[in-house]
Amino acid sequence: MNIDRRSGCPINLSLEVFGDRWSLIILRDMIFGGRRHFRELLNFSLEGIASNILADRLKRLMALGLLTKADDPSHKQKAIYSLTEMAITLVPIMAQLGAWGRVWLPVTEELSIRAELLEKGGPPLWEQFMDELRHEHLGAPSRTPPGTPTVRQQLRAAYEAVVERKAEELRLIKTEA
Amino acid sequence: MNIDRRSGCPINLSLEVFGDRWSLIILRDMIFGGRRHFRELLNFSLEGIASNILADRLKRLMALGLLTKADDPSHKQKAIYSLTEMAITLVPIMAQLGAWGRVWLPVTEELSIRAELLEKGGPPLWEQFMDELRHEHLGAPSRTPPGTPTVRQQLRAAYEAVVERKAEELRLIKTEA
DNA sequence: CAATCCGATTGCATTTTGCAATCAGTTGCA
DNA sequence: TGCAACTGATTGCAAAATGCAATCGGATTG
Repeated sequence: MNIDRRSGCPINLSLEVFGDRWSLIILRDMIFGGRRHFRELLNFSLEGIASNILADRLKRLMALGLLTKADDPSHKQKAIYSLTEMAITLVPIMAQLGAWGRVWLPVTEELSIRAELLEKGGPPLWEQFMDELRHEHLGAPSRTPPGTPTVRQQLRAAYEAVVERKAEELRLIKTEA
Repeated sequence: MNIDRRSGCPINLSLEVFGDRWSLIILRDMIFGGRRHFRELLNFSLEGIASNILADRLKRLMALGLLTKADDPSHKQKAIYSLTEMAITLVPIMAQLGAWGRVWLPVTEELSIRAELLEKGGPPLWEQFMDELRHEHLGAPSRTPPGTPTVRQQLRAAYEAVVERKAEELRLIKTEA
């Protein structure tokens, strides 16, 4: 995962950022799953990332300017990862990727609820969601009127159940062994 | 490059299709550069793909349903590769990827002309371009009125000069050695 | 008939990945 | 106080993917 430049083409450079099997998965879990800690990303990843790869990618994404890291005041050893504006603006790409996958790939219905919501909401919904992310990760003022259901809430509801089930499975396997 | 499924999440499945360093580069050169032959992809790739990797990826993209291969009537040994509808609908993703890269990455101005055009044209332009691709690769009837400049022509003009320069460089290095 | 072009394939060194075990420091609870 | 559980990682090692150069047999061109 070296950061060399093969060419100055925008698509190529984008690929050099997340043209690997894990970077975008991590960003997906942070953006849509609300993960902020190492252990959350490790244990609640549907795809089961290895801890060394996760550590490496977090470091790399920080070097590239997509993430920042800060101490969690509640725990001296905890680190809290935040999305930068650079990462937040990946939302439209994620939405397109999800929409394409939903059409052409053997997606699980449960897991494509998020992609469906993003697709139906279109760019206005993406913008609202990005604002919410800016509020959570960059401390920007919230533009959502109080009482309004956030995009985040809508996105997570169904998904969390699946992820939780998966995490439970993994815990069982671990205790059996 | 095995085709296993880590999860049924649309974003994950999409990543398993082109979450590597080369698949999307090849598709980019076919979609925007009009490459149809092995040698074209090999010698006119800005990034310099190796022939074994190219062969492997073409095979893989065919297995995944993104490309088809046919004999070129003009030459018994030539194979002509075509985009499927599945690949053509990647245009919006490519456009988003290019737009994002243009904002956040150190793109070369020359090489970002394409991304800029796609961005300015927006979804209507993407649609027109996709129709042109369907015409060229799937034999669909052309919807573009005769005499109208195609998106393809606009996209290629500036880019080809850069690629040609690069190919010339490579030829020089080869003859020197 | 020789040089060149065609889509690949082979062999080999290097890099990346996946997996399990482990680390030292921190915290919660009895 | 003591100890288990949890924190973000790191290490060692085998397997897989990649990059590179050389090469293949057949087809075409001059």
